[in-house]
Amino acid sequence: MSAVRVRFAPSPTGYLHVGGARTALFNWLYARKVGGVFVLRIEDTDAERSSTEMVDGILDSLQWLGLNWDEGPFFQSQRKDLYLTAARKLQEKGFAYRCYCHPSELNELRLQAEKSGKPWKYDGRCTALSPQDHQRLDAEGRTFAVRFRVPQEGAVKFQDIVFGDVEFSHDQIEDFVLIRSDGLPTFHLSVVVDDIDMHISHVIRGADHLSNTPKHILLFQALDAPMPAFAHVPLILGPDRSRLSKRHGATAAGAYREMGILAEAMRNFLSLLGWSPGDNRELMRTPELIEAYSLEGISRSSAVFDLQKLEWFNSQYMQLLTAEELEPLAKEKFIQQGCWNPDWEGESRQWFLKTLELIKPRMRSLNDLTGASRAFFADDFPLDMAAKEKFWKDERLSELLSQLAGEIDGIDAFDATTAEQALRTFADKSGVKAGLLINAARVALTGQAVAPSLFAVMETLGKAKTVRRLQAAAQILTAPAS
RNA sequence: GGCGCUAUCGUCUAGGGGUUAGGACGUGAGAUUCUCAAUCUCAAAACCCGGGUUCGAUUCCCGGUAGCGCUACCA
Repeated sequence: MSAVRVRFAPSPTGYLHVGGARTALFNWLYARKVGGVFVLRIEDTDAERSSTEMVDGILDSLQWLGLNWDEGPFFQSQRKDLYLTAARKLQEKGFAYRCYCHPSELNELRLQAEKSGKPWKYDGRCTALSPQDHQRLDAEGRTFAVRFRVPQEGAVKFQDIVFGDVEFSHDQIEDFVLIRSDGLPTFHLSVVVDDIDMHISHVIRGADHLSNTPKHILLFQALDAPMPAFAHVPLILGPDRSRLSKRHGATAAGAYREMGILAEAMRNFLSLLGWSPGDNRELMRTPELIEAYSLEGISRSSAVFDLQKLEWFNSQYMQLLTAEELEPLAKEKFIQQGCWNPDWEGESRQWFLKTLELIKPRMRSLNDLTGASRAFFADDFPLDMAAKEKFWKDERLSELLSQLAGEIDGIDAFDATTAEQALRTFADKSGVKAGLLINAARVALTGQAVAPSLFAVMETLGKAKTVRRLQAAAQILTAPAS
């Protein structure tokens, strides 16, 4: 049995951020690589800012990304007793003490210190309070927080799997709060208690927690628990190298789903943000990613989120997936856009799959289905102005397209081959280049300048639609410019 | 301010005491012709600065600078 147990522990104070998604992915990849267990834990100890809607959103995004968890989700809000018990134990053993200072007065002190440029740290003024003092203050109705007693001398040293040897002097760490005066545990206590309780072997989390790690280590020691290994993952930045935020664009993992990004492309792209297999491989499908994954390959410097590269990965995956693999994703997208036709999974399924196959090479995202490729699935498709400008310039086109429609209509065994024959023969007869007709017809049939081979388009659309759209285009061209 | 971490093409990165410093995205040019946002080819593009160590640093050490993180009774 493998002893590796990792966890992803988001706090439901917002949607799943791409940084969080990447952290979840790294945990998941590692668990899958070594046959470990991936635990999901919701850190909702901040009751004020947490909500069940956010929990649902996070779970949904995780599921979309395919990052299935083996245990959980566990909710810290339901495990309060565990933390309280630990805090009591810590106090009994002298590792923690009651602090009756009021947050606002402490805040005042801190502000003052900041103003005078002095470093601020809680001075441990309540350390020396006796049980008698406690009784007296309790009688006065004062509330207290529980603080951890950080040793005066020495330092915390640990070895981070990605950052190597790290050392923090004790005097840099203040006596941090374990239990707030409202009786609720803080993040520091609950993470450590849970990581112990859930037998977490590797803590893989964002590098923003590197500076918190010494506090956690102190707690592990005080609680007499085995120490997990730590691997801190560098942060993801926006294009201006500041922490990725809304002003850089979409930060919610779910937003990429909306954009038509495939989950597997997202996984591949995210995996390479702060990790490398050590060779030149980049395009790696998920099984290969798992196979190649290692904590040692994580880099130490933060990475800029590059949307263009994500889009490139996505276009690659669009090609990699078969029409059958695409089918359910396409259905979801069509339904979402309100233009799903149930026939496509019934009598027209073969046509649907074939058409998917046809348009796939030019698709960069699932959204192209209802965007650039809309004309394949609906009759109300927009006419791209640039396409019109480019290929509908020739004055003869109105007449030519109308005649071409007639030629096409006259074909008995209509398919790509016979359509091509008809068009080329007609071009010769009319003394125009086939390209002129082909390009103009493409715009007529799809509304786009870019589309698959015209004759394949004709075949997929069928004779009737082809003729109808050719005639409609001729009409538009005849009508005075509007 | 204090503490910590980081620093290779615009971006993601490989590499490492002696290399033409490799790959990918993006960019530019060409090929292809039935369009290209497909495909192929080619090109431009990087070791933050200053000291040391060394025969030799981009690589090791120190300092600087910059960026980021932490510095809460947020997580």
